[in-house]
Amino acid sequence: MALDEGAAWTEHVRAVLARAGLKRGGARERVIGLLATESCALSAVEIEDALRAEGRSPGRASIYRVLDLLVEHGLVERVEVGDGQARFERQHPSGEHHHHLVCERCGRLVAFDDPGLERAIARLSARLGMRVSGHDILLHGQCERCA
Amino acid sequence: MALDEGAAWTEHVRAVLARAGLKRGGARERVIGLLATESCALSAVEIEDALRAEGRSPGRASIYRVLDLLVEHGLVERVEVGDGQARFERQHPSGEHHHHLVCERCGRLVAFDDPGLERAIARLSARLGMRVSGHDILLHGQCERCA
DNA sequence: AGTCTAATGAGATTGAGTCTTATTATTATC
DNA sequence: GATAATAATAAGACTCAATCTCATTAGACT
Repeated sequence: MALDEGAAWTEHVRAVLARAGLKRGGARERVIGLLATESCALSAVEIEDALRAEGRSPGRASIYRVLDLLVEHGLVERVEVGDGQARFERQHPSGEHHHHLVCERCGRLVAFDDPGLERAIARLSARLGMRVSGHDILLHGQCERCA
Repeated sequence: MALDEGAAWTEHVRAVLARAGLKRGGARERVIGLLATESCALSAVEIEDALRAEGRSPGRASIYRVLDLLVEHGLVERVEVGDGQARFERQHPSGEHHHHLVCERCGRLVAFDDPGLERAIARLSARLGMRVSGHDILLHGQCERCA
């Protein structure tokens, strides 16, 4: 269930940040709370709007600061779709990650994962002889609804 | 040689645009001429600066217009590294493409291609059952110089 | 040459994201 | 529970790539 996942994630986030010796704060709690309920990628602007709709939006700077912090600690993944704004999405504590397809028609983001792709990248890293620490993969195409 | 490649590409670009029934223009010629000499990805701002250094920079709007046009016709590839500005790079007429690794230290872009990766994506597309028309792959790591 | 239309230039405008600085809240310590 | 040290926040000015507008210029065809 999304609710349980969100709750588990929230707990994990609190634990990681506490372990890092950080204090708590209202803006952070609100951003974390929102990300916990939404499993799809939100942009900073969407986060600001959503929180303002609740009548309690933190300053813009705080939102970006919180998001940067969460990304640094591997708690949130930054997803760039090429539309000029970054989006942010909860990341599983397990470290397992997924990628996205952007629908060329409706713009929807569809998540997927693929062990074969991960293997191909691992082999590629070895072949290149460069230290590869991460990868972003974005597919373009049509989602089930639009196809 | 880069020079020959650039010349061949320029010729190809002219042919494609002429076939599309487009007129020629100074701004376009200058942007194409610059991209022909540079094989690595240039941002619009870098293009503007480079052309201004020659004392003949087109207006900013023209540069973006030309780049959009070239991307639409598959003559130039848009590369997004996540630093908030798009970069543009000649694309081979053959259609074969490559991907990039961004060095986390020096920011350099290193190009590579990998048939295994392409195969993995083809298999993935089939498995997903969605129409996949393209993909962007970006690796993060350290280039040979920095490693 | 004349006409139609694409191409261009200059600058205003947008909008995501960053920076600055004063203020507030949290945690540890006494 | 008061205090001190410092992290967190708010508000808004600011940056800068990218877009938009619209008047002007210049290709290509007759």
